[in-house]
Amino acid sequence: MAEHTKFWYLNHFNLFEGMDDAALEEVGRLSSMTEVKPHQPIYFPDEPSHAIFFLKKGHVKISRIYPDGREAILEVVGPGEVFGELSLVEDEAGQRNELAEALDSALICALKKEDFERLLRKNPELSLRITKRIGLRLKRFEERATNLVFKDVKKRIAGFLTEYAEDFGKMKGDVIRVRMHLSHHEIGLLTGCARQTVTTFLNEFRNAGLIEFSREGITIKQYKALQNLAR
Amino acid sequence: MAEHTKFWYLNHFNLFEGMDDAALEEVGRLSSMTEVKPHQPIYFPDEPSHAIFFLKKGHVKISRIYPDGREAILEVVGPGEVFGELSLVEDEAGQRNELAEALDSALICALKKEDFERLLRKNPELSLRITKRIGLRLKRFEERATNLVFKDVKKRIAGFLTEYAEDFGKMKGDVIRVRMHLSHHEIGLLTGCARQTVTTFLNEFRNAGLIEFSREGITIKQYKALQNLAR
DNA sequence: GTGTGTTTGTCGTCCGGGAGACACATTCCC
DNA sequence: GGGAATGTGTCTCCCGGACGACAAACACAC
Repeated sequence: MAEHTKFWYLNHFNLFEGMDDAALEEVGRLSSMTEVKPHQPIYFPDEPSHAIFFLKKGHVKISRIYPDGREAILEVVGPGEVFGELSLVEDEAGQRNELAEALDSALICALKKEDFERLLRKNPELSLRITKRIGLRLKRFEERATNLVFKDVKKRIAGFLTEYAEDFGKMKGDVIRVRMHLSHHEIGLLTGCARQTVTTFLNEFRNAGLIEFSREGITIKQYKALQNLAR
Repeated sequence: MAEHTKFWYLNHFNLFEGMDDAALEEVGRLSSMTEVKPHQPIYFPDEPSHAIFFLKKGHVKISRIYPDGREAILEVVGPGEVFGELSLVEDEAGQRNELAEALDSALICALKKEDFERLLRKNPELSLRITKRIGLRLKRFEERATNLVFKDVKKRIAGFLTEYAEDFGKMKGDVIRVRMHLSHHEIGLLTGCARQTVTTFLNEFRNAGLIEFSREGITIKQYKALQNLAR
């Protein structure tokens, strides 16, 4: 929880805050803004990765495609967040092995890898921020991996709901409302279970009075209770 | 594979190479060297994290302990690698939620978080290197998480063997020999399966002529074949 | 040596949840 | 509008692998 708010904070914190005007102007000059429609891919798995992206508006899902065609969703990125930063790590002709795709209408801002890297070298503060961001991401994935080992599907789905609400939801009185950009099938790809299982547990939660949902979104009625189910 | 050699390279590459003498001397002055005996913990889950570590010699396992006492091993760190870098990410009184424990006799070098952070600010090149390192780690965990979803236990164990050999093994003629610091139980904690299952599959691989093993270590006789089993 | 704890090998049992099948609801698009 | 594609709800069947039990092998102490 404290974890989360920090994550949220860091991610919504403007990465470039406190940089001097000249540098900021440089960022503006070097980056390009693009509008992306729902379901439109931003980059493909086999594409050489030479840019990192800032998401101004909308939501983007990052996933991996397996040789046999199966897909696993790594994460859903929301407004204010950076993605594709791993291009920094790839070698020259580095292939991403990830797919990024807009979930709704998104506004993204791309910055060439070399330009960004140059910026980092000149600006230690920015560099440190990026490092912390990637570190936070790493922590999340360590968590993901251990959850897959320790928790059964019910706990994982409950956990997904609370996290998603925390990241993208809005408090409305004493409930949290979240627009849901993912189908049950996709929630399965994200939590590591079958589509039918997602449906079943969501209905179980609904019947227990914990949540309410339609195709548009989910309302979390008993956040605490759901959170407890997730451990 | 290309992935791995790069990882290996980056990790054995001296982090401080190319830094000027004054800075290097500072690192030497600020860091403290400690000898750690087998099974001795280096840090505990609830300990506030204010240092990062460089492993000069030996092997260290990093794991998470769950409230109910179960353990999941996140990774095994070998000589030349950095660990605990996530202390950079924690907030002031940040608790690690990880446990680090020496697997054999290890020599570690600790650097206070604040000192290291100061070093990073002064040294963009070092900063970039740390970022790449954490990024590489992140990639590994994305891989881990997706593997847990996609692959069955047999594939995961085969994958563990090839990775472990790649990281810590030595070529001896046409086979690879690795000292094994982990019991079957621990391999289970690392690959997300029960101890008995590890035993069973290791024996299956042995019977198939792919590997040979004793308590001391494992000999990979058919690396390629094992690698194929892992996909 | 002999006892004590730990690791390994091999059973048999049982269950979470994957996957197919199919009806129904919804949204998209001509 | 109507037809197609896509998403949801529910059952049933079945398998991978967890887990307990127990014996054998080994490690370490005294």
